[in-house]
Order: sequence, then structure tokens, then C-alpha cells
Amino acid sequence: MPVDKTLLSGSTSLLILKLLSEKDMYGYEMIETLEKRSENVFELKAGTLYPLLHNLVSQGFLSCYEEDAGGKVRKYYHITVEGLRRLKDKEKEWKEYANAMIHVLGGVIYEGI
Amino acid sequence: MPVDKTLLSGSTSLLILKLLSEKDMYGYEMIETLEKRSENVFELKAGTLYPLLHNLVSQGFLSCYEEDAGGKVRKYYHITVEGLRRLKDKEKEWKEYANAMIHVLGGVIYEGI
DNA sequence: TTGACATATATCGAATATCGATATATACTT
DNA sequence: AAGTATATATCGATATTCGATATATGTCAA
Repeated sequence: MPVDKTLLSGSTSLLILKLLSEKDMYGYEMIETLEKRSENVFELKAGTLYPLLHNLVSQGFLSCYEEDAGGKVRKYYHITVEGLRRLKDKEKEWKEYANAMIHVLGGVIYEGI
Repeated sequence: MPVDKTLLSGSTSLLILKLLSEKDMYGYEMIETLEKRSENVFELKAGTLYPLLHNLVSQGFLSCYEEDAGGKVRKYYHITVEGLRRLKDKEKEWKEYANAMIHVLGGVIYEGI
């Protein structure tokens, strides 16, 4: 059950940074991992991911190296120190946003997030 | 402390529909109410709101009537039956999105929202 | 009374983000 | 041999928001 794609706007880089804070991954792997972890709510498209990865590299938040996997060359991405800092900021920002939404929607504020 | 504006993408109409499900409001009032309720996290701009309101009216989710307030004409917006249905759908969608985010971010899933 | 600021609505162009379509190439399966 | 999955990439179209700008009235202080 994928959600309105515009809801993802702005949170995609956060999701990617989060995944890479756990281990190095290649693009295709990120798409599959996100899909599984979110129980098919996030269906990140390749046309969204690859330009975003290049962008994060050029901003210094990720580094990239190639590795051979049975004839196929995979591009692994690794989060940098600046990337970890960025992740922390983005995570905090998202929690602020979510709390504000819950507040307006009339629910209790979830202090845990 | 306003958050990254791209995070709002897609949730703005949900916020507006939610406000109007409580009472009729005019545009300027919505901007101020959202700002207060979210503790300055949401700073909806007039350039975003007014076209959005017109759009929601043309889609049949809102109706509009004018009222005089000390020389100034205010345009009050009222949520329609279809608007209420839309609100319910959008609310459900946002909760699905938020739960998926929390899931990926490694937090517990907040069943309440 | 004049100037500044708040109220109130509106439009337009620029910037940003995502997707769909398309392209390329290899591996695996049937 | 053909089709599907893996894997990366680019481009144009679409959607959303904002900043800037415009207009007009009310209020308050100097």
C-alpha cells in the first residue's frame, strides 16, 4: 500500500542516510530494504534514488566505491562523518515535523519520537 | 523553528481539511491557527495557501462564502461531505507514512496514530 | 495626520522533488 | 531462446512550495 509520493518529499535523503548508518549498501539494495522495512509503504523508484545518491556524494555526505559481484559491478555507498551529522539533524527535524502534525491532527503528542 | 518545507509536501491539504473540519475559517485565520497549534513549526505562506484553497474548492472538497468584518471582506471556507471523506483518507495515509518512517528510523511503531 | 504595521486576498515565476519512461548490460531461470 | 531479476543511469513531465510582488483597509503611535 504505497502512500502519496509527495509525502516522501524531503524524507527520502533521511531514509537513505539512516540505512547507510547501519552498513554500506548499493542502490538496488536500498530500494529493496526500504520496501521490506516499511512493509511496502515506501516504493522508492530508481529514477529518484540514483540522482539523489550522486547528489549526496557531491555534498560530501556519502562516499562511493565499486565492488565486483559475480560479473556485475556494484556501487557501494558509505556514510561520511558529515553524513552522520546530517542524519542526526534530519532525524531531529522529522521528529519535530511529525510531532507538529500529530498536534494539529488532535492526537496525543508522541514524546518517544 | 520551522522545518524543511519539503517535509510539508502533501500534508498541507490534510492540515487545512483538518482545521476546517472543526469550524469554518478564512485564509489568514488558517495560517495563524496552524502556526500557533504547531508551535511555529508550520509557517504556511499565503502564496501556498490561497491557490491551494481555490484548488480544494474546484475539487469539491470545500465551499466558500464571503462575510463582512469591519469593512474588510473575508472569505470563509466550509468543508463539504466529500471534503470530510477526503480528510479521513488523507489522515489514514499520513498515519501509514509516519508509522513506516518510525519503523525505518528504528523506533517503536506508535500504534496510536 | 502621517507613516508604519497588521490584516486579508491574490498571482506569477523560480526552485525543488519525485516519477515514468527509457536505455544499457549481465545473470538466472524455464 | 526468451523472459525476468539484478543494477545503474538520464531525461522530461508533473506537483508543491516559496519569494516577490500587488492591492486595499484598519489600527496605533509619533
